[in-house]
Amino acid sequence: MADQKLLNRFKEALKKEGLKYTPQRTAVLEEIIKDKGHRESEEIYLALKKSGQHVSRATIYRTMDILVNNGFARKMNLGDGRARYESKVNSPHHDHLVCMDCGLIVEFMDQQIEDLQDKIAIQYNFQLKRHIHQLFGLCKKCQ
Amino acid sequence: MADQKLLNRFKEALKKEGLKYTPQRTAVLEEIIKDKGHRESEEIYLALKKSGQHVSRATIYRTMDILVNNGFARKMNLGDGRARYESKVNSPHHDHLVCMDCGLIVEFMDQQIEDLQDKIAIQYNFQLKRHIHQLFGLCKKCQ
DNA sequence: TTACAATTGAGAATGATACTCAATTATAAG
DNA sequence: CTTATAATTGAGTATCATTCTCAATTGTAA
Repeated sequence: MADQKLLNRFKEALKKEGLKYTPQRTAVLEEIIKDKGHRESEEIYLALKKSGQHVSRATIYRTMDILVNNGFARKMNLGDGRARYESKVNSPHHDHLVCMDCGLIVEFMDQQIEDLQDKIAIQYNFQLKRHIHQLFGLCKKCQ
Repeated sequence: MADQKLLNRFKEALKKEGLKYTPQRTAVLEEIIKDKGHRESEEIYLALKKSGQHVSRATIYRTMDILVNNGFARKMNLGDGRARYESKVNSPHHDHLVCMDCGLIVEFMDQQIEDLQDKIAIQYNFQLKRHIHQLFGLCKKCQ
């Protein structure tokens, strides 16, 4: 279960936006942080259902938006038409390697690339907000 | 209009896959290479319509798949649910800076980043096939 | 405890893209 | 230049993830 500190942080974030602290929202937050994976909405829905909590699909989507906008989760798109979500709690910044065959997702982080990105943004007069960096290929097992 | 060399290359690619060389497919190819932009399917459809060619939406999608699979075009996804297509003919590899406000797309290419990507793939035992690298922010005018 | 705005769930709506199928057409062989 | 045939096309329909709608329910601040 999420620690009290995190729940308070969540409560604060909700209050700041005039949103209510509901059992459904808390359930989604707890489900997101308990798993280290990159899951799609339906998987989160089913995981909650399995654990006995009923939270509707609509509420999952609505809550994920809140979590993403407040830094509790990250939304990613792998080009297959379904969004994936991952916890951002206790998880430093990283990008992804994706196996095109088995779907394996590996996280990586390279400070040199991060720095080069900043340099490029400056060069083109862009004020950088975020980036997407995904490397697609075949993992060791699938080659 | 596309030069003969390119049309022959296209013809070859179609033949290689047992596909026919049709006026609609040629029209889509010519429309893609005449424009340097990053357009969505509907824009290509309307551009063709405007130029007097009627090619159905279904055929645009089907032809874009062929063009992408044969290296004549590249498909990109900016996270807004609509695919964008750009010509790959006479266009060296590059990635994109995207303005979150006005939608401006700027191309960039950094050999150091390319090399670092290869290094990361090796490090994680991935055989790299392609990558997506998009920097989102505000362009000079939108800051 | 009350009052009320926010939330929820179920199902309908949306929108990009893929599919279906009858009519048409490119192409290879004769 | 025909013919035969498999591929293609267009129009509309289907699909699927996500968003919206709205009546019933529920936090929350006083």
